[in-house]
Amino acid sequence: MENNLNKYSDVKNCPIRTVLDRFGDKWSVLVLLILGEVEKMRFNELLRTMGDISQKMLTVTLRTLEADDLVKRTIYPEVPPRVEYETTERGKSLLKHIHGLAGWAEENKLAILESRNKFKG
Amino acid sequence: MENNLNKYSDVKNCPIRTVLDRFGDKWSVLVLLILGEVEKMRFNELLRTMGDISQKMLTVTLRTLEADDLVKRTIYPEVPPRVEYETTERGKSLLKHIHGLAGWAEENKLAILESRNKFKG
DNA sequence: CGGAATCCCTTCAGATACTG
DNA sequence: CAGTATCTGAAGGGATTCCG
Repeated sequence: MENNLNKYSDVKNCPIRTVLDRFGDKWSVLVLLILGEVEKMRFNELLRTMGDISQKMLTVTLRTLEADDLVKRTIYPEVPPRVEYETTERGKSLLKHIHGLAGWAEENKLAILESRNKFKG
Repeated sequence: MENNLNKYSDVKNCPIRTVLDRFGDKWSVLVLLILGEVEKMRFNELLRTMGDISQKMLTVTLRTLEADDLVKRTIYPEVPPRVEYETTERGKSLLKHIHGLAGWAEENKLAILESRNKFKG
């Protein structure tokens, strides 16, 4: 029983610390969810869809997702330039689990906000 | 189709921003996973199991999880004091989805680290 | 034992200005 | 259009000390 816990104690190899921590930033999950609902989307479309993300953070977020091969970036050498983003197969496989989480978040949102308000610890 | 995206554009009501962002910190998911594998665990046990978390951050993390009613805290008025933590029903329902994510992270860890290394953007 | 309080450093993230 | 570069404030998180 204690053995199951070892993977979380092994700091250097823990999958949560090495993989999931990357999506624990402010924007990655949101970008993945949005790209999961469209075929492709351009940079400024994403910017407008999210509303409250800065240009810089969208760039950083997309580059990180691209590095992990969760999002694919395609540059069309036109004038003006056009760049489109879409999810990769790996990204789609991750999205299945994220949708589970997102659904849970929606279902439990009100109850959680209520608990949060009541809690005066 | 564009309608599906509205919930992500509605900054104030977006379930990702209001609920999931709380678990996007460095430790919450890990604490939940560990508590999900035992019945109860004491403060210092958690500290030792995780290995690289500070006392302060474990306290902060547990309080946040408690406020959202994902973890229950029980104080036994003994000397020396004993405090035990366990997952609530709501915490268990969240854990089902987190296990999906954790499994994905384990399965894809090596491939992702490889992608990350190859990426020189 | 299980914290709380303080200090301090690092990282995150926004604003602004500039570019191919 | 889709970025990059730089600056700066805010937040996250660690180390240390003290307490019931």
